[in-house]
Amino acid sequence: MVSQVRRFNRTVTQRVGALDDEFLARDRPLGQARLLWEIGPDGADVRSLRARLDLDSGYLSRLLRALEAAGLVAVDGSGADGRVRTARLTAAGRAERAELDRRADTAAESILDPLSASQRARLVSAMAEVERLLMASAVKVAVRSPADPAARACVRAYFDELGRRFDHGFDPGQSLPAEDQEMIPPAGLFLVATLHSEAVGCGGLKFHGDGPAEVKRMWVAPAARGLGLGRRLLSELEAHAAAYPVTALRLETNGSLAEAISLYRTSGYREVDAFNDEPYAHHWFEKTLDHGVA
Amino acid sequence: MVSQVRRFNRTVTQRVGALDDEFLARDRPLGQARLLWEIGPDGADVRSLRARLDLDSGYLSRLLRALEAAGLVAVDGSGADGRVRTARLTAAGRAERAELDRRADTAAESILDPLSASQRARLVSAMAEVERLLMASAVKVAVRSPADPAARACVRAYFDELGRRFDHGFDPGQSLPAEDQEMIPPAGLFLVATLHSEAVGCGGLKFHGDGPAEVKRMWVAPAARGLGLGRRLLSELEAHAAAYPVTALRLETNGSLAEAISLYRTSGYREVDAFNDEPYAHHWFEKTLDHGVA
DNA sequence: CGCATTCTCTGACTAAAGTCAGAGAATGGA
DNA sequence: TCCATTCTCTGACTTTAGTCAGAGAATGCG
Repeated sequence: MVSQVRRFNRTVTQRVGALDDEFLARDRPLGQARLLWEIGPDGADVRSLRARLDLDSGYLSRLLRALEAAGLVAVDGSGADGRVRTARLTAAGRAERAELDRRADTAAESILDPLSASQRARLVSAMAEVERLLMASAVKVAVRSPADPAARACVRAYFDELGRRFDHGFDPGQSLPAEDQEMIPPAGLFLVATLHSEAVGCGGLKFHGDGPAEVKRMWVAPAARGLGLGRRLLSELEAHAAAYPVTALRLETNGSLAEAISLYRTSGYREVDAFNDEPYAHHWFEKTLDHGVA
Repeated sequence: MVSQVRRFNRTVTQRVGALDDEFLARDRPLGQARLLWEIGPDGADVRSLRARLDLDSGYLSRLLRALEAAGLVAVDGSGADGRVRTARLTAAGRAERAELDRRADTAAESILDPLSASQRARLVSAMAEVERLLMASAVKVAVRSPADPAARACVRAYFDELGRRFDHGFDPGQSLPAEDQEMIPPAGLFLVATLHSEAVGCGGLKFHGDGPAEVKRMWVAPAARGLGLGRRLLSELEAHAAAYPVTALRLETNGSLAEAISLYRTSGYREVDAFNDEPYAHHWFEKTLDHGVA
């Protein structure tokens, strides 16, 4: 499998990467072209450009000066924060970017062009599959404090979604609580999944001595669904739990969360009688962990 | 479709390209690392390195000097041609290359690692599909003289293959001839397919006034089979024929060439009575061209 | 043999990419 | 209000990458 992946890497970076760069670079240095592209039609903060392109601040500043001198970009300090400056495309800059756009289209067409209709369809669908799975593989899962901004953002999004999906809304105050300190080791733990340093999912665990631990706050961002991330979070929670004297995991869920219920069933959880009085729950699940051999 | 391809290009060059370069570059410039890799365990002529990496001769020489200074490479002039020099890895160079190899493995593993077994299988198969189709799309087909070295190589390989596959061998002298001048415009034409400037297929056409033209020398290199290249060559021959006062294409083939026969049938050729006395032919096909609207 | 060509190399460049230190303005929290 | 921090910018570098011209040895062909 590794050798397959390596072959792919070689072939694709050669064919696609070279083509892409060649078309992106008109007569302008690649760095400038990339920046021009990244600024986009609505402009962008210098700060966010630096983060997105991962450039040295001095270098970025110089690239902006070059684009300014070419009359393609205007940088102004308008905004709430007086330190942050915003780069915007001028009319000439927009025209230039449109040209880059056309070139990227041409590059893509030059790949499709020699193929038959059925080959094109197969290529595009295989590309979509590769892209999705590469995205899935780029997701990082790490233990973080529930107080971490990314974790907070996840829980907030999770509650919002419950509010929209439950028949009569969702009020966190009515639900059984899971306090921060209950999901910080050794009392428990909290996992956050990120894609390009943006939070796209979470899941928590509350330990109860050597009794069953509770799975809480399992959530995956809509944009990241279909990547198997829910299953991955769940299995990483189980893997972490294995380091504790825990023999089983428990969780409860609402009847309107069909994907979640199906995830639990296919992950080895079996439905059990209610083990708590969570008012929003319709189903209770439990899975026995075996700490035995792999 | 174009936008799909562009998304793929972006995602893949980011994820794969960056990863690859980062791992390939240890502390050494990327150019040197690539060269070290390309020299390979058995050494390589400077001349072929220049062709493969498409480098300026001065630049390549300088890179070799740098690798020599680092004790990784030895360049010596041993060989039949006293002008050509050969670069070989020293023990240290081999060790360094092995390290690069390990790193490329690690890079590939880091892509597979976060995925489940079924996701990995899907990724690898989708990668193989993308790679194959990109290869198909990288094939260039062009009209060339039958006397062109690439064309000669194709015809030679074609005859060799017929010799191996026909029940009683193949002797070009016994077969109906197709002379060079018969496949040079306007008498006819000859197409050569190349992949990375290596010949991988061919096909010729002999015109007979406004009577049916003959398809000759249809061949695809074993390494390039399954890319739909035969069908592409055939349809490009038909497209070229459309510029001539030709109403039909004809061809004959041997019963042992099953793929070819199936290609002709599925490309709209129907079997007809023998229209010549080619001794090696078992089947004769004809397709009526319509010069009408697309 | 003579001569054009091929091959590799060095010297002398340029342009692009990227790094590092620090200055100056603005912000935010104690 | 003070002080650490953030953000952008300039100046002063280095390293890579790549180009171009031409020299010198070897080869191949007529």
